[in-house]
Amino acid sequence: MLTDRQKVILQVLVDDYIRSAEPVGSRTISKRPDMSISPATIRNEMADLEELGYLEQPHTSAGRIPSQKGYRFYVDHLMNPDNDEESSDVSTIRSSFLTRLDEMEQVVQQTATILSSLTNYTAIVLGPQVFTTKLHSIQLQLLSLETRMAVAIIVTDNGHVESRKVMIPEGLPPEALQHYVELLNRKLVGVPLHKLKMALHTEVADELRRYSEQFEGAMMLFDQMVEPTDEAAGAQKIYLGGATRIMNQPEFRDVEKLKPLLDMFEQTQKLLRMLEGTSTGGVQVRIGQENAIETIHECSLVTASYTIDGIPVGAIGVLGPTRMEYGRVIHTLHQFSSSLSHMLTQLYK
Amino acid sequence: MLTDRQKVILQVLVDDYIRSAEPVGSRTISKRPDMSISPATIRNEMADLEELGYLEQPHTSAGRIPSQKGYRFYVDHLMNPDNDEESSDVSTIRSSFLTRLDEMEQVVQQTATILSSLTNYTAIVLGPQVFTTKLHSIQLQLLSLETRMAVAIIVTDNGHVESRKVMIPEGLPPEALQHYVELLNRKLVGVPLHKLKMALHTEVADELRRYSEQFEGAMMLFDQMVEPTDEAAGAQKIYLGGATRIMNQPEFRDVEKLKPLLDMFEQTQKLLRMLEGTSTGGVQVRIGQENAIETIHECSLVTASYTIDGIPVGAIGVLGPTRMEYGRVIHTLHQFSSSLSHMLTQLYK
DNA sequence: ACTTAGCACTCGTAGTGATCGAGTGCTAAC
DNA sequence: GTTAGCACTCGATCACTACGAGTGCTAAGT
Repeated sequence: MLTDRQKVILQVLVDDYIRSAEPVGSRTISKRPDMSISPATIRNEMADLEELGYLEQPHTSAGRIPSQKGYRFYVDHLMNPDNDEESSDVSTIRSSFLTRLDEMEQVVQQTATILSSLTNYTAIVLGPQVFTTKLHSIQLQLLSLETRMAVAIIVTDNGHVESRKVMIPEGLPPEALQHYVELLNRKLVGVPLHKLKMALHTEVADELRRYSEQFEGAMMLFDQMVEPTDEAAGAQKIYLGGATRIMNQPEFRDVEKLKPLLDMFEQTQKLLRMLEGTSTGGVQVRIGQENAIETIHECSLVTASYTIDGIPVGAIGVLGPTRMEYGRVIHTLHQFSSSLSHMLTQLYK
Repeated sequence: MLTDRQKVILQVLVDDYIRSAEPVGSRTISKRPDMSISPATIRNEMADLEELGYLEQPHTSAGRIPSQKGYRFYVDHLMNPDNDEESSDVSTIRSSFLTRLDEMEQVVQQTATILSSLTNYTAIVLGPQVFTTKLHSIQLQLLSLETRMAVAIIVTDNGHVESRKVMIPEGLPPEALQHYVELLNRKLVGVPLHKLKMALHTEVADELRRYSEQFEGAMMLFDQMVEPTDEAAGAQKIYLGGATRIMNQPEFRDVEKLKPLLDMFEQTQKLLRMLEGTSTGGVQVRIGQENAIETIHECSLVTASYTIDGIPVGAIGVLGPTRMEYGRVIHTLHQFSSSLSHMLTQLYK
C-alpha cells in the first residue's frame, strides 16, 4: 500500500504530466507551493514508486511519467473532484441543444460535435439502441397497383418511425393486405425490434397457416417488412465528433502513430467494439491496454450511457491520449449524459 | 508555344515526379532510354520551361518540379492515355457492386469506399440530387387518432421513398384527410422536389381557399409534409471513402499540413462546395489553386457526374496531391461513373 | 546555330563532436 | 528519516564538415 506522501507525489506528478506532456523531475515537484520536502527525498520516493510499477522512466536521465497502473490509481483514488466553476457547463450543454432536433440522426451528430468541443478530445456517440425499443404499430401503404410496391411503416414505442419499400408478391390479393396488417399488429405489437423476425416465424406463422391460402406469399411479404428493420437494429448508427482533435495531442504529432487511429475512425465495427460493454451505471474509464482494441492501447476512453425514460439506449464516449484530463472529462461526460437523457426523454414524450 | 522537345521533356519530368515525389534533375531525364540528348541541353530547355512558368525550383541546386501550370498542360496535352490493361477495372467495379445494394445510403457509402480503394486516394461521393427528381406521388398514413400523428410518404419519380412524421393540426377533421391528399396529388405530381414548397403556395393555396373552411389548418399540415423534404433536398448526403489515404502521400507527412485537410473532411458544407460546379460532361480536373476551397490549394480534385436514366443526379470525386496519377485516376473515374450510372439505372427500374 | 563537355558554384542533407542542462542515484552529513 | 552535495547519464542543440546532386555558364565541337 502507498504511504500518504507517495500518494501526494503521485498525484502531483500525474497532474503535472497531464498538463505538460513532459516527464516530471523531482525538482519540479518539490517546487510546488505546498511541498515541503526536498528533491532528494522525492527522488527516493519516486524510485520506490517506480519499483511498485506506478511510474516509468523514458530514459535514465529524464523525469518520470505515470505508467498505466499509475493512471489507474490516479483515476481511482487521487483525482481532484473537479472545479465546481465548470458546472456552468450544464447550461452550455442545454443551450447547445436548443437548435433544431427534429431528426434522430441530427441529434446524435450534434451530440458528438458538442461533446467533442466541450472536452477538446474526440467524441464517439452510439445512437439509441433498437434492442430496447419495441414495436408500437406497423402499417402498410400501397404505392401503386401495377408495380405492386408498398411502404411498410414501423413505429416504435419511443416514437421513432421507419419506413421500408416492399414488393407485394405475385398472386397476393391486395384486398387482403388490410387483414394481414391487422394480424401482424395483433401478434407483434410489444415485441422488441430485434426479435421481430423470430416472432414472425413463431407467433405469426402458425396463425397464418390457418388462413392457409397464400401462406407462402404472405410470409414473403412479412419477411420483407421485418427484415430490413432487423438489419437496421444490428447496424447501429455511430458518430464521431472532432476526429481530428486527436492531432492536437503531442503524442500523436507523428503521422505513423496517427494513421492507424484515423483509419479506425472509418471502421464502424471497431468503433462499436470500443464502446461495447459500456456499463449502465456511471462514468467508466478504460486506460491504455485496458481497451479491447489494440489500436487504442495508447489512448484512454471515457464512456457513459444515456437513457430514454430511464432505460439505457445508447452510449457516449471521449477518446484521448492516456495523458488525459480525466477529472474534467469525467465531469463533463457525467453532466452530458444526464442532459442528453433528459432531452431525449422530453423529445419522445 | 512549346517545341516538341520541350513537350517531351515536360511530360517525362511530370511522369517521373508523379512517381517519385522528388525534384527531377537533368541527368535523370537524359538517362531515359528514348532520350538522346545530353543533360546540358535538357538543362537549357528546363531553364526555358521554368521561365515560361511550367516548372519550378524548390531551391537553387535541386531539380525541377512541375508548377500548377505545368500540371495543367500535362493533363490537357501530354498525359498518357492509360494502359488498356487496366480496363479490367470494369469487371472489378461491377463485381464490387454485386453485394447488397438495397438502400441508397449504403450504395453511396460503398461507392466511396470502392472508388477510394481503386485509386488509392480519398474519394468523395455526392448522393443523388433531389434537384432533378420530381414528385411521383404523395400519401398520408394516420398513425394514431389521439396523438394526431401521421406519416407523409413521398415517392419520387426515380423510385426513392421518403417519409416524415407530421402532426395533424387541431380542428382538422381526420375524415377530410383523404380529400386533401387527393388535392395534393392532383396539383403537385411532376413538380421537382425543391420547388414543392413554392408550388404549394401558388398552385394549391388558391384551390384550397375555395374549400375555405379549415384553410389555415390544412396549409399548416401541407407545410409540414413538404418542408422537411425540401430541407433534405438542400442538405445533400455526402460521403467520404479512405479519408486517411491522404496520409500516404509524402507531401502530407506533416501533421500541420494534414490537419486543415482532415478538419475539412468533417465539414459537409465545404465538401459540397468542393464538388459544386461539377459539369455533366466527362471527367473534370481541378489542379491546386483552381479549386474554390483554399484548404485544398495543394491538392487536385478529379470529378465526374453520374446519372440515372441519363439524367445527372450526383457527382463523384477523387482528391489527392497535385502530384496525382492523373492518367490512372481519370481513367478509373470515367469507368466508374458509367458503371455507377448503369447500376443505379437498373436499380431504379 | 545548336549541342555538349567541363567546371565552378549553390545548397540541402547527413554525420561528427562539443557543449549544455535536466535529472538521476548514491553517499555522507544532519 | 531527511537533505545537501556530487559524479554521472543521456538526450537535445549547435556548429562544423563533407558530400553530392544539381545548376548555370562558358567555351569548344559539329
